[in-house]
Parts: sequence; C-alpha cells; structure tokens
Amino acid sequence: MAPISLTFPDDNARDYEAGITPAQVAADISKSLSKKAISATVNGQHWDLQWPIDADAQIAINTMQDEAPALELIRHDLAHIMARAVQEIWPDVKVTIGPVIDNGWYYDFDRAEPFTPEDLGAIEKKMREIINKRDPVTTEVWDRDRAIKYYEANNEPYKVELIEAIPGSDPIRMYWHGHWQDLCRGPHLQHTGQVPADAFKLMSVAGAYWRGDSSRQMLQRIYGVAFQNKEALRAHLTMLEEAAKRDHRKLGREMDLFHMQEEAPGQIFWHPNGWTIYTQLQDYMRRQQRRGGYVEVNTPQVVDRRLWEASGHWEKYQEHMFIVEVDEEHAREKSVNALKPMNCPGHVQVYNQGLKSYRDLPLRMAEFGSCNRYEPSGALHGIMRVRGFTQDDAHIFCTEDQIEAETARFIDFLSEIYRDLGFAEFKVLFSDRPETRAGSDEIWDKAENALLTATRAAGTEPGLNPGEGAFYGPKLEFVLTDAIGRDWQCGTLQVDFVLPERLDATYIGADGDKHRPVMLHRAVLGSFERFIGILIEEHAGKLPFWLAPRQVVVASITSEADAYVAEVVEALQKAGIRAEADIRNEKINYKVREHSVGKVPVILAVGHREVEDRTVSVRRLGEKQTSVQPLADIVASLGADATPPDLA
RNA sequence: GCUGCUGUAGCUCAGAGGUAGAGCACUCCCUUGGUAAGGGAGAGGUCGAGAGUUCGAUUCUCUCCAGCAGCACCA
Repeated sequence: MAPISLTFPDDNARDYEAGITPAQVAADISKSLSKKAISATVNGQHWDLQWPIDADAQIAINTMQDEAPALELIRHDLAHIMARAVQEIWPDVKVTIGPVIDNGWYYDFDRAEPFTPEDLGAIEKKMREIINKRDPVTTEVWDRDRAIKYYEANNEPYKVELIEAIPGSDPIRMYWHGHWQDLCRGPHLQHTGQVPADAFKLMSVAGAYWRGDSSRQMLQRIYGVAFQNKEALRAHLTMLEEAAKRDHRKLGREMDLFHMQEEAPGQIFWHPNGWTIYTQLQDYMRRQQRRGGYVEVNTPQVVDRRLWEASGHWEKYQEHMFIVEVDEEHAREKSVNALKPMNCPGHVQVYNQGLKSYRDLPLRMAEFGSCNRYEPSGALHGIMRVRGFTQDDAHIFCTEDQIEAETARFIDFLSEIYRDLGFAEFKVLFSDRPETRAGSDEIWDKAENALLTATRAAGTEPGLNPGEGAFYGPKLEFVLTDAIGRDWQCGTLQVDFVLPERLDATYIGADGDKHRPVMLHRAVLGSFERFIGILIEEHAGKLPFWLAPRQVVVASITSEADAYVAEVVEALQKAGIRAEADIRNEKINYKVREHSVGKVPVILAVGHREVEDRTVSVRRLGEKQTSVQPLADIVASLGADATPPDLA
C-alpha cells in the first residue's frame, strides 16, 4: 500500500499506510488517547474510528471533550441501543429508522401493541444494561444483495425498503452493537460503555408515518434526550419545566386573556385583557401600514362559490373551507357560499374596480382580514393554529420589475416592526420552485432572483426550503420560535403570477396596452392570534408596558387611603394609562401577590404616608425593591412608558 | 386526518361498580394589615355527550365530541 500523510490539528503530519483507521492512528499516538477516542474528523467529515483512510488528509481524533461529535455519537448510539433494547424485550418488533435530532434522538418501530409509559421505563432499564455490558461496536460494508437477503431473512421489510432507496453508488454499511445489528451510515462509538448511562431519558411515544407519508403505515416513535453528563440532562429538563410556565395557553388563563371551548373549536373568545393586547397591536400596525404606504380596505366574509371557482380555491383548497349553505326555505337565492379562507381574491375585486394605470403601481392594499379555515383537528394548537383568525394581510400589485424593490421595502418594514415588538432575531426561509408549478421558468428565475437579491441586500442570508414554494410563485417565510422551541411561520412574502391572471387583473402600461400586474402576498405578524401567542411566550407574559392589558394597579394599604387611590387612578387614566384601583379588604401582601401573578407591570401601593405626602410607593413586576415617588412624577414617567414605540 | 394519552367544582388535582372530595378562587363575617397567600363560615358538580352491560354506571364496554404530544397538513 502506498504511504499517505495525515496532518493533525497542530499542523504536524505523520505518514501511514493507506487504509489505516483512526483507531490505529490514535493507538499510535498514545494508549490513553486510544481508549478515550470516540471518533475522528477527517477533512471536516465526521469519521468512524473503524473507517479506513485511503489518501492524504487532515485528521483530528475526537474525545468526549469535543462537544459536537460527542453529542452526535451519544445520541446516535443511544438510538441503536434503544432499538436493541426494544427488540430484546419484544423480539417481534420491526425496526425502521432512528436519527439524531435537537437534544436527542428518536427511533420508529412497527409493533401491534402500543408502547406504554411503563414500557419506556423497562426500555430505559434494558438500555442501561446494554451500556454496562460495554459491547463493542463493529462495522462492515456489505454487498447490496447480501444485505437485502439478510433483512428479508430476518423479517425486517423496512430495512429492505431503505436499502432499495440508497443510491447505487453509496456503500451499504452495516453496524453491530454487540450481537445486535442495524443498517446505518455511522459513525458510531467504540463500544456501548462510552455512552453516559445517567445522562439520557426517554421522553414520549407518538405516532409517525413511515417515510413521512400519510398514506403509509403509522409507526410508533419513541423520543429520547441525551447529553454529555447528568448535569446537562438535568439542566435540559429544568429548562423544559420553565418553558411550560411560559405556555401561552397557561398564561392566557392566568392573565385572563382569552378562552376557548368545545362549541367553537379552533376559535377564540377574547376577554377584555386579551382584547386590549389585540387592539393595541392592531392600532400599532394600522399606524405602521399608513406610514408604509398602504391603503386599507375591508372585504366580505361570506362569498359565493363562483368567486372561489374563479380564484382556484374551490378546486385546490375546498377541504379547508367552511361552506355555507342557507336552508332553502329561508334562502332568497340558493347559492353556495364559503367563508373566506384568504383575502386575496377579495382584494383583486377591489383592484379591478376602475381601470388602473402603471402610475398606480405599486399599489399596496392592506386588510386586517378575518379568515376561517377548516384546519385538520390535529393541527390546532392554542391560539397559534386556529380556524378563525385575522391576518395583517396585504397584497402589493406591481410590475415584475418592481418585485425586488418591494421585497426590500417589505423586509425593512417587517424588521422594524419585529424590533419594536421585541424580536431582534428571526429566521428567514426561502422556498423556491416546486415540481408542479404555474408560469415559465424564465419568470420563476426572475422572481426567485428578485427575492434572494432583496433579502441579501437587507443583510440576511435566508435558509433554503427547496421545492417548497407555492405552485404560483416563490416565497419568503419569517419564522419565530415559541417557548419550547417550536417554529412558527409569522411573516411571509409570496410572489404570485397566477391569481392576477385567473381574476383578470390588469393595468394600462405607458405603451397604452393592457398588462398583467404581479401580486405580492405579504403579512408581517401573520395573524394577530398566532403573533400574540408568540408574544406572550417570548415575554413569559411580562409584555412591554405599552402592550400590557393592565398597566398599573393602585392598591390601598388601608381603607383610609381609598379616596386618594381613586385620585391616583384618575390621574393615571387621564395620562392615557390603563390603571385600576384595588381597594379590597385584603392585606397589601395579598394584593401584591395576586397582581404579580397576573403580570401587572406596575403596582402602586398607598397607605397613610403616601396620602400625607401625595406620593406613591412604586413596585415594578419582578423587582422586590420599591421606591416612593411624587404622584406627578410617576404619572409623567409612566405616561412616557405607555407610549407605543412608533410614537415615542 | 392518523397514532397514543386525557376529560371529576372557575383553576390545579384526588377518588371509587352503591349518584363525590381537597387546596386555591368565589360570597358573607371578623380583621385596617406596609410590598408574593391574615382568620372563620358558606355556597358551588347531569363526574365531556350518547348508547350498551348491570338490580344499580360518574367508575366497565362501544361510539361521538373536545383537549394534549407527535406525525401528516400549513395559499
């Protein structure tokens, strides 16, 4: 074999025979490294200690001190160890796939009986036994037919299907954890004992479709989390507990913001407190939109099917629409209507009134559009995914040449609003052309380039969602994250070549001929409902002062202060502050606790001293310290705090 | 929509084949208390809905509805 040169992170190089494995390299360096090694990084690629190296390369030997490879291996080996444990307990269970995910892994199984929470305990116990056995991990590359025959003989049809899907040029890699075998691309640890036995936990079982296809077998997926040590696991579990306290459904109850009930699934009963947030946000958005060059319109809720047929919704979206048929006896006309699931067709109707000139473009038409969509029952989630919601929707009618400038303008617009609302960071995703689509490649090129160029010009490199664009055009998604790390699309910008055509929108160009405008569908918040949900979770209920539904509670310490409490409340209200009195016959401790739990940002306590001095004792949410201030001062400073960011 | 789990007082939850309990919240009384729960009394439930088994069902079975987790969906 020809010698090869391996270069280490310290830039020293050593010569080895081609085909040498990192395990041998580690052994060559030192006995202790050989024991501690978990994997290698070869030319930037994560490399199993058993894989041969055939050419000159950069190499680093990883140990448990190297966080990224360590975590990947711990989680990946645990996926295999869990699958082995399951098959040792229930030999007839069929195994499928088990990848590493954020914080842990999952593995999908085909088993007739459901896994119970008690089963999870039994599996965990078995996993620890396997870890304690310190079984060696070994790997071989097999011939494709041999691997298929092997799995057919072992009655593992899912593995056969996986192999059939592996491209012909790729090796079929087999792994063994002790006697237990799995198809896997690797890499893995040296032996099961390298996995920390006290730093993982099985979390839950849920259904998952085989290969993510809802027309296929539903499997049982077991989720686990794992870390490098017990402390990190504990920290993660604590974080989950803390996140649960920020859940908008819980805070919505505690802060008396809204409720939902069986009779109206996926729809929200807003309480006075919640509706205050909603209207504050809407007022703010309305001001921003005016400033941003939008005109505001409003369009009908219940619309004859003819329009939905023309727009294409009847064909493509009907299963998500609430269809309204009036009882024939009462119907004036026997039409079939649908509640609008989107505002776009309505906006085109407004656009189509009167001839438009190229001088009218870009025309930015906004609506706080109430939409109803029959979302699948399993998709509903608090106020974040609902069946009745209001979008801060707008459609920009423009020419192809204006797409880029309008996109840039929109990203600026959205960024400022997100910043005002406390979201300095957000993800941007770019979805390009799907396989089935309308419009020529030429026009797609143009639209995709416009979106990308404008996004990059705004200083953001979007993530790519390949092939996930709508059939009518590419899109940008602006994604925010909830308390437990689930992503929610809020803002969006979508180019649409199709709807103007279908609904015959035109403008007269400088040449005197009719032309088709392009439509940009765009939303900043997405929907008020979802955005408020995110806002609550982001702030753990402690909303910025200007959005807080109850900004100030003035609490009496003694009933002799009642008259002064009323005076303070009135002064605050005159300054535009949402203030209320609490003169109940309760101790100040009780009142402070109750309003703190209710996330009221400022509590003003008044007793004899304050009445005497015409002051208030100020306590801000989350602070133990109080300060005494003259009434006039606090009215002025809270009045300033209450000013929305765009008016400050 | 699919898989699994759950549904008892306004909230958080306990309970059992013989028609229900706690804490908090609520109402009243006592208490006027200085920054996260003062004391006492009282009221409050068709045990998610319907059907079946049973002498008897809130408890067991089935169907439906809703919620939760995940998957699929998300113009």
